[in-house]
Amino acid sequence: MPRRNQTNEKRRELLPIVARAFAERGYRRTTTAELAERCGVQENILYRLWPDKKAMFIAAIGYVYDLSVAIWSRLLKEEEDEKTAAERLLAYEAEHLGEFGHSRIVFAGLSETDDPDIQAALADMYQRYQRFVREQIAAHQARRHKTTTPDAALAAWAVVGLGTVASISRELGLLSDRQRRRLMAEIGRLLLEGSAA
Amino acid sequence: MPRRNQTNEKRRELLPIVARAFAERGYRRTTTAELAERCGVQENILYRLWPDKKAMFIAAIGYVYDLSVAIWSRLLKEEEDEKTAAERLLAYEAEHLGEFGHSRIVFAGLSETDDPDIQAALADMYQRYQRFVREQIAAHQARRHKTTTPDAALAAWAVVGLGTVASISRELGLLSDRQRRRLMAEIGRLLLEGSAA
DNA sequence: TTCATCAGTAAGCGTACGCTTACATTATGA
DNA sequence: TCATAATGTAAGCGTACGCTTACTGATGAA
Repeated sequence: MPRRNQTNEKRRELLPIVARAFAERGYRRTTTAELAERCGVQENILYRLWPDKKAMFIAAIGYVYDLSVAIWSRLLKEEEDEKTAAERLLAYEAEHLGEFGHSRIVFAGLSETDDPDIQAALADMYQRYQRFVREQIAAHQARRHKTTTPDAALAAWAVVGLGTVASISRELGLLSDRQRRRLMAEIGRLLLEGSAA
Repeated sequence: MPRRNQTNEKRRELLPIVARAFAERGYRRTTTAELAERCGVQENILYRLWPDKKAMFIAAIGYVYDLSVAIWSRLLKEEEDEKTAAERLLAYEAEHLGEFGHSRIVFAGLSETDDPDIQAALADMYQRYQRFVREQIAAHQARRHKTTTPDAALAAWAVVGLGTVASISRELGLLSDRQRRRLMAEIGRLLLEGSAA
């Protein structure tokens, strides 16, 4: 009998490397040759793990989402009574925003949205992302029960937008780290509470 | 003597077509052959107008910015005493957001930010964009002089982020037109006023 | 040991792309 | 008119890319 199939293990091993390559160079400029070289394998090995380059990219989208959720979930488990989960999330993102290159992969994908598979993968990611944020905001508002807070769903989209513009500003060097943190903190608070600081 | 040089006129004539192509297909996937075909000329004619494909793209970035500013400026000149300029701007964007594909060009560019020329062009565009919005917000706040409004510079970045996420949601079909308008209206108001509706 | 299957290497195929070259035609001011 | 530079057409050059093929060596249950 033959040896046992290790395709899944290999996929898990190489996916972070693949994702980082796409994050650094975008979708089109990342060549399959470069992916193979970074992974330390020949190209056809990648093609045994995924049917084509597009599938590698879609897998990378899933990976960065899973990575974010894993980090956030760990963060939310650390009980801290002073701050709500939403506040801790915002504070964390203000500090570590875009550390992996999450948004670079998203931007790369957003240039390929006429491909239905890529569009679907991105849409799915955004839905989950927003839902996660919305739940934290709703929980925060319930705990603080202010009189007039923004609709949690809308506020969640706005927080996603806030993170996006913060990523862009980091990418383009538009704001200093300090200003970016202030942006996340003050506007984040406004979106959570429904009133300025 | 030779005929007179019409390079500038030709550039102005073709630039909207070039920009639309980049908006629809992204930077990498737009081939110079396709650009030429859409423009109804041969490729080398484009290369007489711009040194290379990258220059065509950077020109397209400038074009979509100029176009937005032209539209907004016209909008702001129409005097309307009920609403401030900032409110009209938000209302307009809620309705016509991304009509030309402004954000698609930006996303395409954001996948190419390791090229210093493209990065500089995008950074310049964002700076001007944010400054424009900030001025409108500051004017709005001065007119309404509420007690606690968000810092205009931060609010302007947040509005940029709000527009970005609204564009993304439109691109990916995440929100209905109605929901998207509500997002722009309610969160926009929150960012301007510093308090929920 | 056998042998079917998996893992890895090396090379290359077909195509598409950015950009250039070579050349013909046209318009214009001296 | 006519020299001259602008404008237009057609073809192709070199390279890079996505993906495949052909092959060799390793693995491990029967």
